[in-house]
Amino acid sequence: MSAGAPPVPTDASFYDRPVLEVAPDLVGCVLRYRGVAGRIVETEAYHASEPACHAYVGLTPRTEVLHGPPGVFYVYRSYGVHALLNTVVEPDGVGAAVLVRALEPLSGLQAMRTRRGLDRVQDLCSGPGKLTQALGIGLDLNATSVGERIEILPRPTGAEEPRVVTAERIGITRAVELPWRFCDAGSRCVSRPLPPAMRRGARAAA
DNA sequence: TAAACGATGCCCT
DNA sequence: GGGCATCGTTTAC
Repeated sequence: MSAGAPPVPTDASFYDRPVLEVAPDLVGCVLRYRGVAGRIVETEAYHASEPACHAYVGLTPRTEVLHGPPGVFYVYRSYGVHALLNTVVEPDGVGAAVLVRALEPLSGLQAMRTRRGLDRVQDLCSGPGKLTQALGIGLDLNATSVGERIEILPRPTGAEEPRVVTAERIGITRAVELPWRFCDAGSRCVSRPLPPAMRRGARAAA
């Protein structure tokens, strides 16, 4: 890409950057798979240098993709039940990824409701395991490239810019102090509520 | 071969 | 707001 141009998530070079740049940049982008789409409202950064990251312990068969080139999806099973969706970032071999934690449903709502067995929009994709279920994303999509089957599209032109706030990551027991969670403060679809001070100005309506 | 541990979600109070 | 189900992956013996 040319110098000075804003990075776009349809470009492979978008992911060949520091994870702390890519993770907030993904907030507001659109994730689409088989006609079902949602706006990314929450991400988390993981890096091999800190113990909460799967790459921290080194290369295992399960984390092979995580140690590979950027711009590839790393999908793994959590708690024996849920599929969690990550995008590998940083140069080949570093072992860093962005976890997509929550979406705001945009299209294909009926398919999402059917897969989730729920009606409420704010419950469809408000969690890393929920969104993969809602979109029908399974472990078979591990190691596929961005744009190959799952697409990540730039923030729609003219759309309101997301107000990205940082917070501590969710559901981990190590390196809990790192503020590597990135949320759109204006969205009701985040996986866990933000502190009131961060929601100021948001269109509330609980 | 066996045991422990989760980047969670759901149902209960 | 808190506790528990669930089972693949990892690590230990």
